[in-house]
Amino acid sequence: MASDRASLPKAYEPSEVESRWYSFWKERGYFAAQDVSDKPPYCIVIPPPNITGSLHMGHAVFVTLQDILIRWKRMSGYNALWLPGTDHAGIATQMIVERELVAKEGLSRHDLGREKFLERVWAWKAKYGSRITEQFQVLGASLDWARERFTLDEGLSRAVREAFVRLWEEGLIYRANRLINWCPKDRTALSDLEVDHEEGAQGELFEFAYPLSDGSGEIVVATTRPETMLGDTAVAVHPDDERYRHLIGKTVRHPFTGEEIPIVADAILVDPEFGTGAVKITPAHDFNDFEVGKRHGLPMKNVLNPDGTLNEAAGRFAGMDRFEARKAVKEELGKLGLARGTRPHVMALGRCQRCGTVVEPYLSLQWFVKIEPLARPAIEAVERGDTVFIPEQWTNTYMAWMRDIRDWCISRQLWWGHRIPAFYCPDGHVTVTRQDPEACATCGSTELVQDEDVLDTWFSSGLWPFSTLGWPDDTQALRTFYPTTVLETGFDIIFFWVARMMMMGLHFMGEVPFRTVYLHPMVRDEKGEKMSKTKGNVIDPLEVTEKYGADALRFTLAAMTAQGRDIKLSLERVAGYKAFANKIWNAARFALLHLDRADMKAAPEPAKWSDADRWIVSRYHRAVAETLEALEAFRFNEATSRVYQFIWHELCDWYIELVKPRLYDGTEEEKAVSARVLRDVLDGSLRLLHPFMPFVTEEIWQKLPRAEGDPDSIMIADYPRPDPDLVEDEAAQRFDTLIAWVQAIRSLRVDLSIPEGAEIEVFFDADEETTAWLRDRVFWLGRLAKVRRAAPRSEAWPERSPSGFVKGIEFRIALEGVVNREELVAKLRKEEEKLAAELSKLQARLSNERFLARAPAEVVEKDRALAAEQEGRLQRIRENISMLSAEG
RNA sequence: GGGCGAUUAGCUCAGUGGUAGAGCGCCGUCUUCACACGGCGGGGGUCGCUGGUUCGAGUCCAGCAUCGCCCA
Repeated sequence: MASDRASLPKAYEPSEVESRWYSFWKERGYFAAQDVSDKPPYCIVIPPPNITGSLHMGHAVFVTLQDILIRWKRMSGYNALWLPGTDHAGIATQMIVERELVAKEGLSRHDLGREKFLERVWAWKAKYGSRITEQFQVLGASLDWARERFTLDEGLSRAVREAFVRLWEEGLIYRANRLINWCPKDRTALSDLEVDHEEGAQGELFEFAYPLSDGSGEIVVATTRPETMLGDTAVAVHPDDERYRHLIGKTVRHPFTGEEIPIVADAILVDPEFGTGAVKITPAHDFNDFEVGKRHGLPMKNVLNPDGTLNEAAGRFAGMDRFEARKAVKEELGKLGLARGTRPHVMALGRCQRCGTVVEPYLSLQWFVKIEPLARPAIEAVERGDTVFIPEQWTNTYMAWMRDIRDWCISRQLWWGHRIPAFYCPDGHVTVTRQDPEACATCGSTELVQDEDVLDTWFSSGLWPFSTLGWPDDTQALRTFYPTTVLETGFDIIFFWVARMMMMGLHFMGEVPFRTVYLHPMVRDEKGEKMSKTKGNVIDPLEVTEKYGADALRFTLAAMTAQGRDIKLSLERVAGYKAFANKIWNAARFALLHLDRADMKAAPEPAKWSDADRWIVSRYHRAVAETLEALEAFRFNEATSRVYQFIWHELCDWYIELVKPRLYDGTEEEKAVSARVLRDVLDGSLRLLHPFMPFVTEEIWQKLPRAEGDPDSIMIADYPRPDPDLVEDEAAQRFDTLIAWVQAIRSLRVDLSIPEGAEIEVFFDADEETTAWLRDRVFWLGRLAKVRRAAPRSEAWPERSPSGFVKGIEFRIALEGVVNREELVAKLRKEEEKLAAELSKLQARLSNERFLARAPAEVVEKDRALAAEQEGRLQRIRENISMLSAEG
């Protein structure tokens, strides 16, 4: 009822409204996609957040962008599936539960044992694992919750096992003793990607001498890790280095073990310019040295324990932590008179991505995926354009990495994760099967032990786009939604995740996992710095939501998502978009005062529309067309700015003012027609805005009079479609001229210091047709610019009043008020100067024969017309200046 | 060392070879009954630098400077 509508609160309160609608949508099943449908499929799988996570701005960005796409497509008639889920996050989760265990019960995971510990992790997951998905709901995420998956649930575990077994059977998974990155704190292997390289770390280069075994001298080497000399099995020099050539083939004596170590020549590793030109070789603890060791058949001497202490091979240093040992080795070498000094050295330091511990290259038996056969099809698919990256420059990043990819270490020495389905008999035979085997496949032994390790979390994430849809079963969901339509994620996980899904998807499904990869920018604080807890510059999305509303946060993030740049989030922007929500709220409040007059049974004939009605309908269709164009191209910032511009500056600033006279003073029929147009445009605006601001649009939409066949929620209503004929409507374009007149008159009024309320007379130097048209619209000019009389120059022409111009037509205002002539003259002089400069540029161009000859005719014509107009204006401005400067 | 990106108004940023734009902030003015989370009007830019291509360059090309990211 109208009285209810009229009593809407004056200011929009997001917190009160937003809490209501999510459950309304969810309970009514509006988020659900259909496995079988006549509608075309549209599918996005969510980048599964870690169960340990809580909502941060990075999540807020992807939730916002993906929800915009999904809501838009759902409203546009697609069978839109947005599939939710979470990731078990091996190391992160295990660390959290371990830490809690120590803090609360003083127990380590080893005290509990594997089985009991895993029970604790599952209990933790049950308690906290859904926190983040609940937080997504605050943002309005229209995820199909019935399909929610978890990387360690039964179905996905089966998918992981199937994938592992198949790759093993195809010879693409193997087990080998190799140097890998090892985190001594987490005591697990890491993939190359899980190591962060700290640039410019301050270290020191320590030099020491190896005495030659024959006592004929010494050779000095340099190292940043002196403790590794305990594992040295050679010294390398460059074969062409005159200083050392005579030593090649000789041996040095290890000062602590007494072992004889060869001096080898290696042109690949050794740079004679660096350090002393002689390099100690530790094949078991350095990636480069490992290669040297292979080239020269050197022994691999491991001197480390998994926890980073030195093992018995280190002799008297055994049991020391690696950093203690570093000091001790230096001291001992000093005592032996072999130390040759230290100097500062800047180096890159590898740190564990999870815990920040300095990683060690460590020789151990691990599982690997042979990656080249998987990478090749993934490269070719992108070359063919089966999958497209947006923004496209990420294609290069992807390609560069894929072409230089190395085998992937997939085993982790953790408990929380998918256990490697490999079983060993006492003879060391390996059996890899889909079901736990009864007996060894090689010797039939029944004494089988399963591999202790689990798989890299990213192994299961790599299967995500199809494992979540039911693979390895041939499900209807898989047939309908694979390949998925869009993958939307952050560029920081192109390698970790996107590349691996490409490889796994192509390998197991024979088809790319997604058609488009849209990579969003990183969110930073307003100074452009990365948000981090230690810096204390983190902006919590939930706090922002509470204060400004989820709609405002979403709109801000979308508006700042421009291609190729970071998002610098500023709360001022969020406040600005909260004001926008308030603006449309108040436009609706106004509309609802009148909408009970709208005839909802039949839409009025366009012939009955007023000029203003026609104008706003045209502008609306243009806004729809341009918003759609932006969305199609993933230009979220353009889409938001187009919607914002239409609603605020066209609908609110102009149309609502234009429609008031009719709604207040029109005939009954006029009221009915314009009320209906207002309703329809508001309804369309809300639908256009809905994917960006789901809550406020639903709240308002529910209060609008319904049209025939409207559904129960805006989120399942039809998305607006543009009508090209209305976009180019001629009558609407003429109305633009009226708006230009209003603006010009208002501006001149201010220049002339005419008091706000004073009514004025305006005279036009226009042809008859234009004059007649303007006279017919004196009503509008009166309403919007306080014009009492609009008349042609022939009736009156105020001689001592300056001119204004609209589309080359001059007009003057009869001067009544007090005018500050000096100010006006100064202003006019400035304008004269600007105009003269522009004109002379134009004239120079127009007198350039090459311009006339080579530029397109329409450009030349446009410039000519412009020059003519500017000449006229300039002349009049000059007249005005002299007139105002004259006595009088 | 290799690669990618950025440099446009006070701030944050759009900009698709043809007269430089937005939001915020700033200045002036107005509480008339949708909205002061507001209306109306306004000021503000040698588009990082130097060359080149072009009738025409913020836009394309080369070099330089500064900042950032990725890889080694």
